[in-house]
Amino acid sequence: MLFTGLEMIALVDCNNFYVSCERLFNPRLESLPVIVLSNNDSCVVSRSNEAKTLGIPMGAPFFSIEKIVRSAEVKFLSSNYALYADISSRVLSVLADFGFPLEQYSIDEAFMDVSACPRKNLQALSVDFLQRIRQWTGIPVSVGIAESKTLAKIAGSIAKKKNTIQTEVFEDPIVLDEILGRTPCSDLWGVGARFAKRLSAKGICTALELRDAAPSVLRSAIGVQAQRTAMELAGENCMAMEEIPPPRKSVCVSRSFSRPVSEMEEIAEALSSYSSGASAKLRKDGLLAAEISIFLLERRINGIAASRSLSYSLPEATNSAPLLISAAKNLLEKIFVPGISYVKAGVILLELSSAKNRQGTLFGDESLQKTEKVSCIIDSIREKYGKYSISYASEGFGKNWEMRRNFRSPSYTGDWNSLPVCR
DNA sequence: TCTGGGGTCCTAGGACCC
DNA sequence: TCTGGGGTCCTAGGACCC
Repeated sequence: MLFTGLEMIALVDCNNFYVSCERLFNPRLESLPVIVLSNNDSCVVSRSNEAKTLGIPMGAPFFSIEKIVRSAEVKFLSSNYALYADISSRVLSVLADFGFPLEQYSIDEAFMDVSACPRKNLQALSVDFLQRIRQWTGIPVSVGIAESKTLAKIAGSIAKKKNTIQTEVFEDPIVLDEILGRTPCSDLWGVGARFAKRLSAKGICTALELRDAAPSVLRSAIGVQAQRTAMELAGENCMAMEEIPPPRKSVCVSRSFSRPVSEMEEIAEALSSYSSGASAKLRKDGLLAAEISIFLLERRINGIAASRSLSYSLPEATNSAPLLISAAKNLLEKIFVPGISYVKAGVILLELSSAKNRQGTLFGDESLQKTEKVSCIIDSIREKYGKYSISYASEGFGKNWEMRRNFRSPSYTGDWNSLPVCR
């Protein structure tokens, strides 16, 4: 057997990604406290370092930090996902150029298998990643390199705290033990608040204690996930690189309303709009759905939000917008209760299969294929003339339930009309 | 008063079968 | 009235991620 040596995994993580994207096209935001808000301008989803220093927590509802925002003149923006997705793909293509097996993990993070790089060159490689991305895209990143994804995540978070070049390569086992000894379990990738609590009940508080705990105890007391994390901490890679993303199993489009909604007609408009959007995702990925599910979320009472949902198995798998819209509306009529205020609704498409090898039914419906074609034509009109150039009537016209995005920056790179202008 | 959106995986328990 | 053991599949809910 050929001995290939230990694997080495790099994590490249964009710093304060959404804020960094905004700063690319609005340099006046540089060195100011800046935050980006989630949909409906509700929660903080990205913070500049200056905003972090002010003590603005990740995920904080906007109203809870309004005082700080006002007194420190924090700049706030609605999220502009079209822009972030575009910048993300640029960062990814720079990384792909390096030629290592690459897995995009999220919009702002990627793993790379850098085992092929000689150990002594890893430090220089990590600096190359960082500098080339900065130079070619303008986005600041931090880089962590270690023997597993979980360790690379820790290395990345250490890199991020550095003032100079933000890279960290785990090489020396003694140093690593020391680092794991001061890393609380709750900081680990894959360990949330609940698991951390259960671990601490077993006397396991640090990453070092988790790594050295008995596997059988971990498995029975917490679960397979904890055991896997412990192995990863020991340098054993048990989370395979996924260069080709596995086929998705569901498609979901859901939104909170700008205000509580209690009229069925308005919810029907929203669900039509979400169904249309979800079906467009299917077509983009060449998929069909055989099941549709809708859900409605009621307003919170004493912190608890009741929800109702219903699903329906379609007679034939499809990505036809009109058909999915009418299915969603039928479901709505069955679960809608008058007199209740709803704050959010959503459509989930399930039982997905490839459109290429579709399974026809004995009495296949020709009109189904026709409406699928119409949907494709509408996609291309939207592609050419913009997202709002054409809609289904059932989506409504006023759309005054639609979420707030009052502070959104222009699309910049996604639309010819909003390209920045030089003067 | 006001708390995002889109995913995946794991587990326990119930239904069902022979 | 007495009522096994072992297996699969499905589903809902929980937990996690960014």
